[in-house]
Amino acid sequence: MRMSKSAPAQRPAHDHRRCVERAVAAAERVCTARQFKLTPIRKRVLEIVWRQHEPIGAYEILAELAKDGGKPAPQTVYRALEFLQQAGLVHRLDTLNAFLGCDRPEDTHSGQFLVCSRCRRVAEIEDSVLNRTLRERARALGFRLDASPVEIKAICAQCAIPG
Amino acid sequence: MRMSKSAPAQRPAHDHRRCVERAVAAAERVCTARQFKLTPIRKRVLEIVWRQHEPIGAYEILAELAKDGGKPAPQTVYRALEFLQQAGLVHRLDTLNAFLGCDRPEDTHSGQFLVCSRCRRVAEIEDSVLNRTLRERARALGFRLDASPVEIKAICAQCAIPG
DNA sequence: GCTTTTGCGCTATGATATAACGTTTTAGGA
DNA sequence: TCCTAAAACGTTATATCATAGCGCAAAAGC
Repeated sequence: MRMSKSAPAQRPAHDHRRCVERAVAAAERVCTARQFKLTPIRKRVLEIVWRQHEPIGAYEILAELAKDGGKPAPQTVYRALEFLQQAGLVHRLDTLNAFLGCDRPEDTHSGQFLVCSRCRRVAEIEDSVLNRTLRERARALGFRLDASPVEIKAICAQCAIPG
Repeated sequence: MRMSKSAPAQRPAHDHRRCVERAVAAAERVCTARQFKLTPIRKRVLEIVWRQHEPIGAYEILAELAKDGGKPAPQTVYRALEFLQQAGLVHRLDTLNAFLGCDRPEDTHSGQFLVCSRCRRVAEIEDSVLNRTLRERARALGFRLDASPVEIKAICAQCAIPG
């Protein structure tokens, strides 16, 4: 029986300065409106998440934070991430044990993400019908959806190419 | 800002001897048919997973295995689980870092599971339309679904009751 | 200004998962 | 049957991800 393992992803870096700016601005709006406190650390973590603009692990964030000079502990990152999640500013992807900035923090949507099992690439499905169907099916079983994204493991086009 | 934490689940134990028997029989059929080797350890792990008949963590399985007398290492469990997953006999739920026996190992379906964020209760959605929709949406973005279950975080009826 | 809550630094530890290597078992061909 | 290669497994060590618990400081509410 064949038991192949997956390979890690490697993609070219990319300057997401604009994304960071936009995300931080949105975060400030959201936090002001809802009286959440976007402290310097939280803002910094959000920036790091968006600068990456790909799923990023807590300890990667920690490493980035450390470059600022301090000696932050995991707690620092996890606390900031907990806040950001609850404020709807970042999503946690359980599949990858990683975090991703939320595009539209203003509306409480629960997106669907395709996650490549091989390279960890992520794509978001934007489909209101799918969303509604999920909500209805959940409802029929007595469940109420929350804002967590639905993760769908799949193989992406690049990885599907034999090799 | 309110930041509430989730509470663990607690449900009455339940004798799943029948489920175990059925699951093991199915596993033996599948493995015979596809020439997979259902070794004693693998079978034992499958039994433990089914005896629980709820998502069970790798280290819980390890503890159960240890009761048999040996001193198994995590590897033992993870290797067995890897086999069982690839054989389609158990699912891994990333949301819970836990494993669950697959009801219908004979057909390669990718089920959808509702997972309660509060109590970890799990319910399976059986919906071919949903399944097809997911597959199509994935396809449109160049992704091909694999056999991994889709996990949908939600709040179950019991946990939704205020209190 | 006092109290309560919230945020955060810090140390430690828990929980989950894998690497690496050697030995044993199994399957299948010479 | 014996040999060989692959697969399964034991064992030790370590990597990775996440939380507990405590004390201090800053901020919010009275």
